[in-house]
Amino acid sequence: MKSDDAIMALGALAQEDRLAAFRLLMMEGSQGLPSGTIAERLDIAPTRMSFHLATLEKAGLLNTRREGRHIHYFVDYQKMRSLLGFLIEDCCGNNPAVCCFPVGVPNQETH
Amino acid sequence: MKSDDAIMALGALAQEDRLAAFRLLMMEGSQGLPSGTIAERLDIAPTRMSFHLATLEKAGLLNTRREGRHIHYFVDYQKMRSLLGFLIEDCCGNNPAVCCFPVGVPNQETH
DNA sequence: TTCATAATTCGATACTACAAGAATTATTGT
DNA sequence: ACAATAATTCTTGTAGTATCGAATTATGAA
Repeated sequence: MKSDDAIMALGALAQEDRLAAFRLLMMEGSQGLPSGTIAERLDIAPTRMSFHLATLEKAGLLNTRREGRHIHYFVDYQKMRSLLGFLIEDCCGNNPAVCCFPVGVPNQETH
Repeated sequence: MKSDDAIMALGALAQEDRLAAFRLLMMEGSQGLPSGTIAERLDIAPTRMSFHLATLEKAGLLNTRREGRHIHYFVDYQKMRSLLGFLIEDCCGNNPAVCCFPVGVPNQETH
């Protein structure tokens, strides 16, 4: 993860509707949800939801998969791991006795 | 951590100079660094650095401690843990068999 | 008190992002 | 091909945020 990628991702998350949508998708796992369903659950206008999901996708945090007439949006967990890893990189000079993030980011195997 | 706090924190981090300053302070631990030193190391105008650090502080990510004529900025690690915890909350419906973030956030004891 | 250093605040200007609704594209079923 | 549904793109107006340099406040030392 480079600085520019992290800035894009953080900027994408720094908005009420997008943050809510992203957190919802985090809970849904790799199956994801279509734009319309997310808009309905969060009570956001469909046209706005499209825009916000596109922003998250351009930032690399989401991917899409078409299923029939629905487009499923789902979290790119690897990207998310990279982002968190970037933020806590070399935390406290890598001194495990002092640091609350000594491990990097967990569980590379599952996603 | 509430949504509004997370938005403030994410928005504060979504800027090149602020992200660089924050990552530098993450590495420094709880001693922190004064504004001038950070500005010098990152080659940022002092007036800009003040503005950016104030933004990070208002977002709750940094705290300050005056030492003589220097003001040391240092990471609020508890806030940072809350932020990351908020982002990965209930990830994958808390199914550890599938999820890459099954643990929440590590090491509450150190900071 | 007076000077030098550290840091912040305050203009003005430019840029980027947001919101709302109308119009457009894409896919499925008849 | 035609209608219906899902989703995106476009347009316009508005609001927030970044930048730069100058001026201001606060601290420590002579």
